[in-house]
Amino acid sequence: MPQEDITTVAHDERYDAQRIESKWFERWQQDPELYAAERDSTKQKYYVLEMLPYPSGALHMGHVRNYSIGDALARYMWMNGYNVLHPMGWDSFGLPAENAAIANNTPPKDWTLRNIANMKAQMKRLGFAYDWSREVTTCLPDYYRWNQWFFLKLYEKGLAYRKKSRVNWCPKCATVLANEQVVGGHCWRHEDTVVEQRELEQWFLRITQYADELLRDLEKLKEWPEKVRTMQRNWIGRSEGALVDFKLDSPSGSFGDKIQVFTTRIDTIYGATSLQLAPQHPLVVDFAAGNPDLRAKVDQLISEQGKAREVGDIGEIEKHGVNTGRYALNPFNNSKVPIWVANYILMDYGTGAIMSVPAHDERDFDFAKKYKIDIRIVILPNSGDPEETVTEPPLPFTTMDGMVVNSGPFSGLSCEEAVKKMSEYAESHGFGKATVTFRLKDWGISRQRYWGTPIPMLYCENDGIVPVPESELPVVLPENVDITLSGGSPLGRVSSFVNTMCPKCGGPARRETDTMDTFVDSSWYFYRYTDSQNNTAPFDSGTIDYWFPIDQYIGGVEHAILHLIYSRFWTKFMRDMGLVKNDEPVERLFTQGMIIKNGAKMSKSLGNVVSPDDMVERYGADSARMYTLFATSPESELDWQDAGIEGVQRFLSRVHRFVARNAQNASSERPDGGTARQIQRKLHQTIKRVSDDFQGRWHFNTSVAAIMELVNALYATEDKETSGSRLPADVLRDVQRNLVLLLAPFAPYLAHELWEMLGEKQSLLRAAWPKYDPALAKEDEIEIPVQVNGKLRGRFVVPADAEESTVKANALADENVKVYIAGKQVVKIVLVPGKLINIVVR
RNA sequence: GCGAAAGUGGCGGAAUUGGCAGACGCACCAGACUUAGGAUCUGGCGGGUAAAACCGUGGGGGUUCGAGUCCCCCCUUUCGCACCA
Repeated sequence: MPQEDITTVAHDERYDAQRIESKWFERWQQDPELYAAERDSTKQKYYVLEMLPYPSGALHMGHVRNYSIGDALARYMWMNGYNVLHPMGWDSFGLPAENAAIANNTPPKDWTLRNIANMKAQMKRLGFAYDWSREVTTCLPDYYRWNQWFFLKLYEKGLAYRKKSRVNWCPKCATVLANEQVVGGHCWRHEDTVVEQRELEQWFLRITQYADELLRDLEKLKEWPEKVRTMQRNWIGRSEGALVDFKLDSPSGSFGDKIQVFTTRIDTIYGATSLQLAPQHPLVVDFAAGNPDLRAKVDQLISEQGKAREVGDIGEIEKHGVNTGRYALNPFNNSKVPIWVANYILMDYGTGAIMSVPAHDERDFDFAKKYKIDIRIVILPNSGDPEETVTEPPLPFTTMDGMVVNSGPFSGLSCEEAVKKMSEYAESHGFGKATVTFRLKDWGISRQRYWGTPIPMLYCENDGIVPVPESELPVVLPENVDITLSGGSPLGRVSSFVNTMCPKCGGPARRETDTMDTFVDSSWYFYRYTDSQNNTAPFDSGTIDYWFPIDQYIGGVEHAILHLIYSRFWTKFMRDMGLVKNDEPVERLFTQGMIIKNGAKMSKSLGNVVSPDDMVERYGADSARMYTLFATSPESELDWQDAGIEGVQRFLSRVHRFVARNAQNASSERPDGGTARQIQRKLHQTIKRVSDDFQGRWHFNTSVAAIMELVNALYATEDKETSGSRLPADVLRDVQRNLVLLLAPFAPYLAHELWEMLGEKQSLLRAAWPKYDPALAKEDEIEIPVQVNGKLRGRFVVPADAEESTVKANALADENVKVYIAGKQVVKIVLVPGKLINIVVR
């Protein structure tokens, strides 16, 4: 039957992604080494890392995009002869496993390991070349025992401590959240849930000890996105100022006789006409103790603050306050100022108390106007001319570029001088000092949850808090635990876990039942990859010296603060322990854009979720991967369009067809030298464009576009009758080979298939990246456009190596022109390749 | 409100240093091959015109022989921060 003939012929040329991909998938399964190029520590190293996923059940397109970038880079670096480390793992502790456990009555461990198995299979199917021998799974004891080990070291160094404090509590998660996990007053996981404040005993890590260095070293991270550095800078929130004590008019019971305020503008202190306290301030609690009316008003302020957090994005709430009827003394001039409580004062910044200077602070100004509090001007604009001195500046006048007035002995100083002198004065008189405060708070890591690393601490009646001895690690998370989302940590109900013996006195002791924040796991996992089987240490320090810092880290910008600040802290702490030498974990950071569809985030409720499995099944892994790189540049948001991935698939099938058609019939019927030269030029221009993108801008969309142009040019060499290329055999062979190499980082399955089809014997993974030859890329002739008075009037076509020419362009014949270059009249024109010649008529 | 990034055809996006705006792809149109085409190949495709001219990179100014690109003002969008004293 003729139909059979057609299909037989078509079979070779038709791009059957499923057939090709399953063939190579099977081969790679059988030889895992094919996933990872040979390791050779004499070569220069390159550590490319993608953020490890939470095993939620299945990959989403964001993962595919992230890993497609990393995998392309890893393959490119391999082909360029580097010793590449490209690992993958699982951030596998966390609340969703507990929720799933409750919903499906499955132990969190089973659920998690099943998800890992599924997602790992998806990754393999997508053809990502990870070195699976280094896989890290954070929920397994051989990993989390080192969390515990680090915790003990932190505790030894005084960097882990326990204190009772007001903490953020998410009622949905039924656990504490770190400050970093509260977004606009809401839980980072539950955008609709308002975070509550609770008093709890918690374990904290003293990240603030590194606040200064974390800030300072941001300067070193030149290869990080500026956006991320700014976010971290703001988050750390360093501000220089002074602490000043105001004496209370009468000592207040438990609180003492003075109140400390923090200010960045001590130079304005003579203008302080009230003190403002946060509603939660202990002195307010004191004042309100015998004053139910005040208590009620203060409670009202607290609730207003809560609402402000709830509203979140609406902005500042209206300022309210209440006068306590008490007074304090300004230590500089002994003036008596009323003490107020105000809803715009935050307890968790500075001292929770401020001096209010209405004339020179916008917020204080608003407040003072509302409550008719005195406004006292102590700074004037610094005109430099005493005659022109303004005595009534527009209020509030907040600039630092001014002169201090009405301020006793400090009058006449510039603001800057006054800040310095007044701080010194306060310090020498014992009522204040210059200081630095940070917005960054210590990292609360206790979680009242089951599925996390047990905190290796014990509570003994005799010895108090006792660390679990190192030799007894890991403290293994018990299985078969009854999980509920209320009533405290599920571990607290496992008596065989809780009850133990004190290693100091041998008496009964209780284990800590809280587990660690999962951000602990991800703070150092990338070190573990270098030595993932080590069971005597978290890793070998010598191996770290070779691999670190990470050359390229790739992930979502949503981790700009949390994960990336904790990781930096962890590295600095390990450095101070002598475990690592690097100050920073990551040399270059890349944050890829989100994937959206129809203008919205993909979500089940919107029904616009694109599933990687579905895409692989319909178009193949190569098409799915390549589309995520081609649709837009990696840092931009990507609006998913199925028509776009179809286009990529069409392109891959064009590549396949061209190579399949021309792989065998190497002897061309009509060799054509000129076409060959053009194709070689195009090839080498393409090699340059793709290589440049890898080394610089990472605009893989333009890399792919360049390869498409090359393929279009190859199609133009085909004979219309026979569909065979008219290129000479050697050129055809060379260009096909290089085309496959260029394709390898983006579409590895097809590249392997075609590589084999071309009869190449060496593994594609070990093949060298095409070498760019500028001589071959160079144009023989160049066009130089000529412009007259800003209008394009003609062009010269000259040999590429020409240096001089004369004006002959026909378009210019009838112009009565003088010729200028760079503003000078010239007779002869010097040609600069790529530059336009300008002719000005004067 | 503060800070940052961005604004280019019907759409996603190119234009790395100021030098032919719209590469590449999608969609669309036409042709070829076909019993057929949701396959493939070839061509077209910013507006405008019979063809030119001319007009076009959010708006308005400016610098320059020349501006999507540099400078100033404004508008819009997105992101981050948001009473941090």
